[in-house]
Amino acid sequence: MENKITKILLVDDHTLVIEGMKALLERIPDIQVAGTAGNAFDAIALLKKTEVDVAFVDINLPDISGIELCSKIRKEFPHTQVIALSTFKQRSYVTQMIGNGAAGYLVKSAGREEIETAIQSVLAGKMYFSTEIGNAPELINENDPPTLTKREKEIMQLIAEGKTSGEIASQLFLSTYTVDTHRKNLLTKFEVNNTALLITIATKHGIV
Amino acid sequence: MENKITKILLVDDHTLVIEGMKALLERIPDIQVAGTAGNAFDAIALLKKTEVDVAFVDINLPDISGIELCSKIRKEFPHTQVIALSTFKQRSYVTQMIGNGAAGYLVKSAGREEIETAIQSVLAGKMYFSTEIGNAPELINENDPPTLTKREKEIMQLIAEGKTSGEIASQLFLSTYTVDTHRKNLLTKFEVNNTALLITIATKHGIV
DNA sequence: TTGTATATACCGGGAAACTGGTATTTTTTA
DNA sequence: TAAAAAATACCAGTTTCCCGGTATATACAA
Repeated sequence: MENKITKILLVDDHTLVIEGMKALLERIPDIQVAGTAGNAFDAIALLKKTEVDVAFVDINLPDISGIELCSKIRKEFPHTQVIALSTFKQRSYVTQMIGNGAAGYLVKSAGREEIETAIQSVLAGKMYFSTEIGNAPELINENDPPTLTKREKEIMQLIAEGKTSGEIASQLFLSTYTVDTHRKNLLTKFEVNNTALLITIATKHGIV
Repeated sequence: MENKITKILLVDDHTLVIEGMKALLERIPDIQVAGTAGNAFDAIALLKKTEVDVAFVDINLPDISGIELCSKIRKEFPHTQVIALSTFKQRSYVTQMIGNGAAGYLVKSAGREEIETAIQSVLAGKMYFSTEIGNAPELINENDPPTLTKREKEIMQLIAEGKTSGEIASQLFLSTYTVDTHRKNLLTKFEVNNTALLITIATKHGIV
């Protein structure tokens, strides 16, 4: 194998995590942190300038979700492998990230050896996932989060903010009936029968 | 001032954060990481063995909360200064930590300079708090994530799973009235007026 | 251009949740 | 041990949500 230097991009809104990762990675030979970003927008900008081999992407980012960023990276910069970073151990996240082209998934409670193994794995074309995943008792359905329309996302957001159908209707200049229809469709799409579970699932998938 | 070495204890359940902090701190002169712990129990055990000058304590720990740990440390090891670590920027946390004897509060999005400043401040007998606190545009209410009782947590969990009051009552061998009372108290504690917002906040705080 | 998806709107009945009370027992803590 | 906190239970009135329908206009894609 060539002795090429592996370029890393770190995307996380917590500087501490960035700095920590950086300090850790710099100890590993043939690894270079090519850039860091605190949000998805900066990350994309950096990728346009620099060629990156592996991007560590936090799932919770301030602008768009890490899941969406992952999908964007895979489409626009297919050379770059993505490893998801998260504090959570939920399977649903993992499946979502795989669906969006991630090559690996690391929980933040992972040790340094794991990080090395992860990088080596994805560079070798293999997928890597934290061993810890799966032991956590998963409450909710393992299913794919359904694709929502613009309006549905909008209404979902307002429901999550505690607005009633009437309030949402006024805010969006709609009939309460229309809002209710959208709610009905949301419940159907998520295969649930009340708002509580709807929001639980939506938040776990980062929709709201 | 003497050239004494400052001994640090790191308490966080995320190994990544621990390793990161360690790597960062070791670059600073006269600083030594005397120990690390993934939970409050181990932290106390370590403190009994080693004398520690500054303890960085994550607010979210697996066994007891960092806030409680902080209070314990201040009582049992008054020499040790505590700096709270958190991902959240809520003021309520800060006030709680002060009330429990913390000398500083750092958000994890703090940079390395801030960490240095924080350590120097608390060693000099001053308090240090992240400047970022409070400015963050937080979507939903900035308020306290209230402390819940065992039963309340239990019921919150079941609500999040989409169970109705009646279903929860059967499952826990309670009267529906009782469950409704708990729901009422949950809504009051979180200062919201429907389940939707209740769950949004609870999930964002990792309660469910 | 002819479906398919999206967004809009309406109706009625029933279920669940929310509001504002009161009140007793048990457990925990000062 | 006395006071505070937590858990239990009840009631009635109101609002909101949920369910099963139907229906129309528009936009986008095969």
